[in-house]
Amino acid sequence: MFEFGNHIRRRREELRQSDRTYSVRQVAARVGVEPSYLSKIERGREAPPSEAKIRALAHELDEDPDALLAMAGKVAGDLQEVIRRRPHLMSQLIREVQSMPDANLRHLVARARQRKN
Amino acid sequence: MFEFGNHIRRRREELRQSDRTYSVRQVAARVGVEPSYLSKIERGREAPPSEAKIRALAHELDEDPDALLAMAGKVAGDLQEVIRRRPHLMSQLIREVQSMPDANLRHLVARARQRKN
DNA sequence: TCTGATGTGTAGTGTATAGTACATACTACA
DNA sequence: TGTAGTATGTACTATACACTACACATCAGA
Repeated sequence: MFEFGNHIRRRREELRQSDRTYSVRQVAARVGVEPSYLSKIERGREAPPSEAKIRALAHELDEDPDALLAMAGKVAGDLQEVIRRRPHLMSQLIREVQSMPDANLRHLVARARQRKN
Repeated sequence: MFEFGNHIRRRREELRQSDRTYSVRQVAARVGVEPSYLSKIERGREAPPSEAKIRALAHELDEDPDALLAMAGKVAGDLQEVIRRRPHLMSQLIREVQSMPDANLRHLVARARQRKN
């Protein structure tokens, strides 16, 4: 599962084509970690960082924080909080949609959004 | 946040009324931890145990594992897995239902169950 | 050519997590 | 009154998490 690091590295180098400031050192500085740490993460020699750093990385690389967190094997703290507030209902809902195809799930999200349910 | 320990203690002592085997020692043995550890947890001197032990405790005390995990500030691993598989859709869904009243949420769960969506 | 930026290696740190092991003190009851 | 069972206190431990600090080799550009 070094998916995370690989992805970060590819994305950073992609951005670097048009902007030289996307070096390990400078991205690390902007995200707030040591360059060697980011380097190790990108090469999978170190586990993904904390949620806060992953969010900073997502912002820096213009990526979806939730997707990045997922690659890191994590779930956003605010989502966990929503589940913990109503554990029974939320657990039911999540287990229920588990096997639902994307299209149907999208439909359900839309319905929830419209407060029709 | 010593909600968890308090709850466990009350529930255990409740069961103890009709069954003497619900002592700290014996429950700890059945759940697979040291009695002193369970004692500390119940009095909030120690943080809640791992998900596995919480599940064993839920089974032992005949309670909802998801509710107990929530009290412990945790979210079941299988639910996290569901979210990580489709981070974008699942995050949307969860944030969408966040402010939905229980009744509507129950309705949404029912709909999901019937695969009508 | 040399200088500044770059990536990476090695070592170490503080804190949290998830407990065990054993000693001690109380308490019910035979 | 002794003893079996019960709860709790104290001390430890091992592993993971989330990093920092700094040295070093390389490499591109002025």
